[in-house]
Amino acid sequence: MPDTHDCPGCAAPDLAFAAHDHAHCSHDALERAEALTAATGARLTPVRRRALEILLEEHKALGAYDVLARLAAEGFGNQPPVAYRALEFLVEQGLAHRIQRLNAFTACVHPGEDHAPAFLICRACHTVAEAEASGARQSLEAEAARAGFQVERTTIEALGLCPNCRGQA
Amino acid sequence: MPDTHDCPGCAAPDLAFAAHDHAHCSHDALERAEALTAATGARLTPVRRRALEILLEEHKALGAYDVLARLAAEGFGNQPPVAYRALEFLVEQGLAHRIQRLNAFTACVHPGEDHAPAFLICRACHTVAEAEASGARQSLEAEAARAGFQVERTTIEALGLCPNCRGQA
DNA sequence: TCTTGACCTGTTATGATATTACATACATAG
DNA sequence: CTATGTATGTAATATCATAACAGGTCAAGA
Ligand SMILES: [Zn+2]
Ligand SMILES: [Zn+2]
Ligand SMILES: [Zn+2]
Ligand SMILES: [Zn+2]
Repeated sequence: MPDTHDCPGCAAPDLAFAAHDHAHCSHDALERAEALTAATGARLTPVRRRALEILLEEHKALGAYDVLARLAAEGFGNQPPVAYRALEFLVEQGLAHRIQRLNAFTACVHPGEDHAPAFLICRACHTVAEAEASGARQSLEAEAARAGFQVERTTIEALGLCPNCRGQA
Repeated sequence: MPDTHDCPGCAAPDLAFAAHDHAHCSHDALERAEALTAATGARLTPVRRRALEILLEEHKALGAYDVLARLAAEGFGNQPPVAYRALEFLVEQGLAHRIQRLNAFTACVHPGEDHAPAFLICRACHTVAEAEASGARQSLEAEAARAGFQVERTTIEALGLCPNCRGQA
């Protein structure tokens, strides 16, 4: 691993909406994915790796069938399970997230960091930013606890306008 | 409106998981729905009203096709748009909510109260409770604001075990 | 070496969720 | 009563997701 990961591009918060070196951003995420899977013994096979690369191309969410079309065009299988299985693997490994509101998937920008993600979805440019939801998650858990409810998984998403698209309205 | 709405059954928080007079609970919600729609001029037609009654039967989320089957059995149309349109109306009027995680709909238990709902979804008994999400929502908006993102709609849902089902595990 | 078993990939088929487009009915304002 | 907007009904289609099974790869263990 040549990159010791101490570069300015990675430090910026809320990367997705800000101008940033996305080539670095995505390359870095891929490298971390390789390191992580190597460490846990999970197998980042060619389809899975390629699916992740596709998700990493942009800070958007892609539907399973979008990913499938891309994979099929590159010689992988062209039936839905091919995409769903690769995406399921990525989600399980914490390398991608499912965006419930869009029935779609987006690459994780903090792989391996054990974070509570919230997603900010721009309804104009469809950019999806991964924000920190630990505060919201704590509030939600506190409220759930009052009802005796034990939280296992949370979905925290916001739909609205990103800073770039706000300016144009 | 005979009911002046000052009864113990309604005051309890987190109704869905607690034992409560659900006949009252649902009857009350329906009455409020009528008052609200009358006040705004929205038309709570027979299909729409019936769809709401169906959602109110239990504190669960029903898929559009479940609602459709019920409606069709009672003489309403049996094509998907019949259900989707009625549900869309209810959601627009704040009489029902969509549960993104389940691709399903649940009746609002606080119609007309302008609240920020979070949903607690039991993975065992499939009960869906509507909790207060104002804290979580504020955290989320604060985080979004740091990124310059303007929140318009939020999805805040938790999947886990309700107090009743926890006891049995 | 051969076999076994775990896992991955691929395919067919089907199921589940949701929308578009168009036709008909029905209210109410003019 | 007639025009207009709104609501309902239907057919057709689009989109999202899974079940079930077949074949391939690879490494552990007989
Ligand atoms: Zn980037
Ligand atoms: Zn935008
Ligand atoms: Zn109730
Ligand atoms: Zn339960």
